[in-house]
Amino acid sequence: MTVSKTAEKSSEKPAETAKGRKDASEGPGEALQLGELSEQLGYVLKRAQLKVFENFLRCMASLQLTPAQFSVLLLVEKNPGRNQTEIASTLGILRPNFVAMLDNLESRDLCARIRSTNDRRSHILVLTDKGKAVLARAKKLVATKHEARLNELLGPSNREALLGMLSKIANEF
Amino acid sequence: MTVSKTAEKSSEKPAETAKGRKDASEGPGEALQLGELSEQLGYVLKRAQLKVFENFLRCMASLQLTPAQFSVLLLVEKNPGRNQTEIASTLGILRPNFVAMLDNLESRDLCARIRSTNDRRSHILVLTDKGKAVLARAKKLVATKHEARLNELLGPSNREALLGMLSKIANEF
DNA sequence: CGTTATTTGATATGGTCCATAACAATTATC
DNA sequence: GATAATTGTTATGGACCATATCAAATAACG
Repeated sequence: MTVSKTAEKSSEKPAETAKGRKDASEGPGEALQLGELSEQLGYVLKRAQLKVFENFLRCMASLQLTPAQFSVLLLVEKNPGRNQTEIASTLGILRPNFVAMLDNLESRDLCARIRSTNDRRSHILVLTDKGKAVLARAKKLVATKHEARLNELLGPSNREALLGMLSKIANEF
Repeated sequence: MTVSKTAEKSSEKPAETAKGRKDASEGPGEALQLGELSEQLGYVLKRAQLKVFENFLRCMASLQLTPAQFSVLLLVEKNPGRNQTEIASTLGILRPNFVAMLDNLESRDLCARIRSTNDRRSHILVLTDKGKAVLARAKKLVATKHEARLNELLGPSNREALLGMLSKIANEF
């Protein structure tokens, strides 16, 4: 084909069943047809993920915690005494990229690196008292504002089903 | 608290119910407890999305199409005669970032920009013959390798339920 | 008509996230 | 004790995302 470089006065094809889409009568712009896109798992998944993260950030605005930072605090709380490599790798964060992240959390006095006496190469990660307090407040915000929103949108049983399917995909795809 | 800057010979706390996790007997490293993380919507959603994209790229390796590029081709095919702004915005892509993307697709002769005669500012987007052919092959690959994987993992009815819930989240969260 | 405002594609630029290579200090291996 | 491996770190580059700005074209409006 190679397509002629100039359109012939608007009519590549009368557009399916006519209606004269883009000639004279232009309403509010006319929404595009998503078509098969709305059935693509990756597409819908990505859009949902963006919306969820966006909502998460709004809920956490007062605490200034990103999803990634929240996950670090949760994991450190649940697994005290672990070093950077262990925490980072289970979160899928590469060690080099984890450094700046910890610098941030540590500068805000939310967690601390402690040089291990077993292996003086590694830094053991611990939540500070402030970190524990902030995490506790974060959990409440997430529960009451964020996850609650999901419940009222899908219902508890659907919510559970969704989480289950996503976990399955995350682990077995 | 402010945490003493050196750990006292490995024992921030005996770790829940003992078992002497990190002292002497170290097996394969001992997996960390995800805890509440595995119930966090955002966390599971993000991980699932990464896995799905990763799988998509593998399936499309022969055609060298990313999820974003595939979505552009799909949308242009379904909505011929639209300009860059329209295609980009419905995909959530900002106009400046869409330029390089189109440069790429156009350089590979998959789509073409046609200066509109109605409005000589805008470029109308069209798939080339090669673009249509590649998209057709891409659709088959996605259907047989990618989405099929999802079906055998969840079953058709669960797949439909998942897509529905994700769409709801993407649109109403 | 002409002047101003808006739109479209494009460039430049900066930020964030992700990935790789390399390094010093420390520990493990042999 | 010499060599290899590990830990945290730095440097760096790529991919993606966001904003400001621009020239060309069009729209709006006096």
